[in-house]
Amino acid sequence: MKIREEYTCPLELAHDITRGKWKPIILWQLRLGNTSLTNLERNIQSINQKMLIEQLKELMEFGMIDKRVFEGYPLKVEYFLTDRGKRMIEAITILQHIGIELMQENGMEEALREKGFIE
Amino acid sequence: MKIREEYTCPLELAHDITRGKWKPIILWQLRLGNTSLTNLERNIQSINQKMLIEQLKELMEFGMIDKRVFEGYPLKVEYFLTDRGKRMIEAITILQHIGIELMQENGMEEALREKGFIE
DNA sequence: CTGGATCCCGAATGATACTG
DNA sequence: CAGTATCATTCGGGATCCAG
Repeated sequence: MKIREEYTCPLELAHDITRGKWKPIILWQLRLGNTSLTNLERNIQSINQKMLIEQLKELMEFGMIDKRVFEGYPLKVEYFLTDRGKRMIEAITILQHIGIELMQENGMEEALREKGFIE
Repeated sequence: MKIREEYTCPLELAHDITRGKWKPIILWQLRLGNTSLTNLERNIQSINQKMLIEQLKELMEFGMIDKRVFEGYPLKVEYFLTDRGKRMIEAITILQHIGIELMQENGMEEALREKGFIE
């Protein structure tokens, strides 16, 4: 993840941090509470474990999420949003609305209906 | 700008559209009202005209901004936010707050003060 | 064996420099 | 100031490793 050195506004720093292909959807999946790697992998279309771990690590570096590692067997790790991550969710919620609107405009209502985003 | 075909949520579509290095800051600069290309170029650190035009075109394709071309001399073009772009600004405002917070945590208050973001 | 994590590498994409 | 070449970064596949 590349962070620029020259910037006009702090928003660019926040943007650099959340700019990857998978970061917003990962945060979004975490909005409902703690969850495991496997769970995330199941719930995010087309992602693979490697990508997931990479992105989670980067999100952790900037305090958007955190993880809890449980001792003993079976091995268990849970990821969850920090307060900052929760504030990020507010921004992502707006993206969600805009995305739905864009899809409706482009005749993709069918896809939206299938996944239960409308109706 | 690459738009994925497989997605879990509409938010990913909105994210794909605003993911470029320059898009959020361009929208942000437009938040205060109509402005010209030259003005944008002046107000955004390290951007060049080519990038700017490219990004503006893409933002226009997805209805985030629009432009108005004035007839006659001198030649004049103004860019401005659409309603969708204005909703996007709400998300970017959250990024701005998070960015300021991140910079404060990392001892970059000086930079913030210089540009008038704090104090 | 299972779940989590790392490494390497080629391909795709994005950003900037160059050039006429 | 548009088109193209170049350089940098991100993404994805697959092998591999570690610990219980």
